[in-house]
Amino acid sequence: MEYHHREIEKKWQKYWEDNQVFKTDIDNNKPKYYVLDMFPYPSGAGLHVGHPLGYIASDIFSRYKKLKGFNVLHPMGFDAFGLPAEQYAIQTGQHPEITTMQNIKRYKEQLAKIGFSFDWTREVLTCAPEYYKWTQWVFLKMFDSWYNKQTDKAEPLQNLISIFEKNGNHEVNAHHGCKIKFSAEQWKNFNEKQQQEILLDYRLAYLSNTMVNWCPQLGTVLANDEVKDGFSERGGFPVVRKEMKQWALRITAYNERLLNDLDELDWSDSLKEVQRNWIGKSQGAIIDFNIENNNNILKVFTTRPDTIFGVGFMVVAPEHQLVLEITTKEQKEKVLEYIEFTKNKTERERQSEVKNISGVFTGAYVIHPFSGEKIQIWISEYVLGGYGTGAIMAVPAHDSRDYAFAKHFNLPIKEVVAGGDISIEAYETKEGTIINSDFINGLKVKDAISKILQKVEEKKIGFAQINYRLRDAIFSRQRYWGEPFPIYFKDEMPYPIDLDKLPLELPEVDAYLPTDRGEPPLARAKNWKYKNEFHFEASTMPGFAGSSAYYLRYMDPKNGKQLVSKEANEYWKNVDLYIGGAEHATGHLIYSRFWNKFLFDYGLVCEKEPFKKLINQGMIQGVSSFVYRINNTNIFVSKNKLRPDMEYSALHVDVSFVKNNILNIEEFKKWRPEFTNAQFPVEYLEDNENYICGSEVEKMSKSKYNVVNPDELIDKYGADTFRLYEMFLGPIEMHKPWDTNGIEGVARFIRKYWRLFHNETGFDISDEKPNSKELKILHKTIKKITEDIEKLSLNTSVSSFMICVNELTDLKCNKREILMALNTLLSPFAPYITEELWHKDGNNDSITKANYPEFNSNYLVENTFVYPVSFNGKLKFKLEIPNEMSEQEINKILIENEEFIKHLADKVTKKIIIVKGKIINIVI
RNA sequence: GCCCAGGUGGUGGAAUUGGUAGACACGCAGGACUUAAAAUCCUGUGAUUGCAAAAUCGUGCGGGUUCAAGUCCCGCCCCGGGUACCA
Repeated sequence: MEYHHREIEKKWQKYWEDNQVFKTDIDNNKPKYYVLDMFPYPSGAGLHVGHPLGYIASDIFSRYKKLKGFNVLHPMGFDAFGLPAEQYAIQTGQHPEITTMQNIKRYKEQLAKIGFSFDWTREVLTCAPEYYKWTQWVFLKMFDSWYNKQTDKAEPLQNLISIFEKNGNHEVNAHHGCKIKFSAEQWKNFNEKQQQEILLDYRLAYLSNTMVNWCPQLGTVLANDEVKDGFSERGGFPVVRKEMKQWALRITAYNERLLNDLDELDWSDSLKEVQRNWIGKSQGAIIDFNIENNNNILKVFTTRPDTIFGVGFMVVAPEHQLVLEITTKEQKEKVLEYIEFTKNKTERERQSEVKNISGVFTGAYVIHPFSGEKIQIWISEYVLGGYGTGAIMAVPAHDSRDYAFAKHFNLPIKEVVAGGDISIEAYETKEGTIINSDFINGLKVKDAISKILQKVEEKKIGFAQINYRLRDAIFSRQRYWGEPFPIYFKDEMPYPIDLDKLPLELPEVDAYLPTDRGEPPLARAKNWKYKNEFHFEASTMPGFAGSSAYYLRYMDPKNGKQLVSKEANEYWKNVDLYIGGAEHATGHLIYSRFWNKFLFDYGLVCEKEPFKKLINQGMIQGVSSFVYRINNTNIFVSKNKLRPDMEYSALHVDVSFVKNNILNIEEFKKWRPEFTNAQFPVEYLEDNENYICGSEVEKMSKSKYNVVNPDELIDKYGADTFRLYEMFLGPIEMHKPWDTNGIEGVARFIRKYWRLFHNETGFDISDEKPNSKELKILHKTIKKITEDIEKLSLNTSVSSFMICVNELTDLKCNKREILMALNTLLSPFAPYITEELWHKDGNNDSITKANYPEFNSNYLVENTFVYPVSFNGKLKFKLEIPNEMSEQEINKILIENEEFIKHLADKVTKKIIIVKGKIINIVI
């Protein structure tokens, strides 16, 4: 009897929906478990085979936990604001909401087929006003907060104002950007605007001047992504760096907590490492250098104060505020030219320029604080204005970038730490003895650092300083399709709108473009004013705004009064298992942690971290196919007939009509009008008259025609096969190219599984007691599957199921006790076929309500072990030995063994290594 | 450039974390069943040499540690992701 996936899958989809099988509520009698997938962005291309990889894994885990007796929260929703929909809106004039909703509908249809156990009653969309109300609400909360370093948490701004009124800001220990000191008296005498300006320097959501990629022709700010080599990707217009007032979130107030709390997370070490590097804590010192013939002081940040006697020159960022002032007349022209040269480069470009070393001498000098030497001041792109003090003391002997710079410009290289060979390269290691360094000679690096720190503090020319690479998060986007800021302006100062006016809805505009004056699209909105008087902020929030706290909203998605109720939050707490791409390592994952900590400070959430355990899924890449067309003709040449003298171009061809690299020529001709008359001369085909395409592994994308859509596969093979195959492809964390070829093997497994439960006429399983062989197969499988699921090694579980079914088929086992246990075990992986068999066996409820089969180790006990016997590490034969035997007994059996004597021949044993239960190795 | 991952048969991958390299599949070849096809089943399949028994080589490349290395250490090459406004 055949397995017909089409009817069976449709039937159970309907059953699950009609009976709300996946609906979840708070249940205090059961332990909770929260499984979350990273928020998908509903792209216009629909779901491709790469998307469900993580969802299938998390679904298997959710269903497994449910069988184990947990109350599992497994929601899904959409990160629905974003650039692609807006781009499409700009091109077509269609409101981005329309396309977004269409895309979401398509995604949901595709997801439904795969058989996920999502509780759709909890769905959230970031673009829905009832959702973004809470995004705006958190923003206002940040706007109304400051960071008190004393209590080490965010507090209401009102506390700070009370302190100002009492004592001014002299004793406030805050994370802030305020440059002035004032007394209580002065505070009271400031006018409202002055007070607001000061408060802005303390708020956790504040306005700041930042550099952006400005494209004058498009009248808008561009993402780095949209800029290619200094020109806009769209239109190819020049892009310049420009300073602009932008909202920012004071995430840097949390850098120490973001760093420390990583320790307790169950994330991969590499991911934690990425976050640590991103936060970039470095211990160092700020040291002042006097500038010759100038009253200014050049402050540098260095992590190696011990090398101060090795300073060869100073390097200042081209945008450093002192540059123009200190530059001498003779050098002015060159310096200005260089500033112009670096002005429009991105930071990334500037840092990557390692082969093309560039820089200019300013003509100015500093005086070395200890030796009194004159030292040249240079400017170079490799020093960034935004990090440290924007200036460094270059120690070429002990820093590779300084070394390369010194070599290039013939600047002095002075060794001050012994241990390397500075004629070849910089010696960066922090081990060695200090030399050529006056009063620190002979000290170890560590001691030299503290000695110098002590000296500079004595001389009042410096102090120890901890620096972080992490910067405050820029929170404005000059776009339409995002959350509006609940902010209006009065007298040029930002004010929050009243809380009862939330959400501030996105207004209609006549075009999704900036205004002629270069304001963001929202400035086009007609009559859009607060209290008919004050204009609103025209920027919108960035992508990460809506995705920073969505995991909380799933706990209580319909709550109109709170982001999340205390009851819901205290039950669901935080995410137990989070699955998503590693590309979010420094964006979303750090912002969410920050938002969560902010809410935690106010007691609005009960856990200080949002995601306890995290698994990064790898990307499924596409395999693109190419055809080769001789230039200026419509003649195509098969891959192996290409000759070096031919002038041809490789064109992407849709992978749907290429199989095993062989092109279906007829379908290709029908594909696009320009190929209708495509010619395939026999001499340019392979000898068997096939056309062979070239192939390459690339990112799966519409433009490369390499997108494999799950719908067709599910229609042909069924969702269970599709789910198993995605898991069977390999470890979830690894990147791999998609290849549909192997799916047959999994489809065969499903058919074979079905046959275990059926004879030619129908369902047929017996109540006969299983024998020890069958029990052993079952329990070996339960053990392996359980261990594999726990460590999310789902590819190996699929193999184990295959082995189990192969073995049971060989034994012709159709016993209920074995098969129905196996069926429950398989149900998280293949929910449809197992649900069908579960009901055929007479159960009336869903298999999701079944109990997970219990493992009994007694069935696996073995009395003997088969030892691999190797000579010098090379396997020669095997030897079965009872478990209870001692090493001496094993040794005795071994040396009397025929095979052993044969392999040893005339050689002498030097040593026999016996590792019990593992291996025997004979050294000869 | 910097940070993080990865590299094992023709292909996807496995290997209890230092202990039998290639499990499980795909593909391919041969065979059975069938009028035929599909489906199913059986056999073989890392490379080289050999009739065979077997031997040698073999986990990106070059070294090292060890009785034993895909796994640990040092150096290099290649590919992927991130690099702060794609999501």
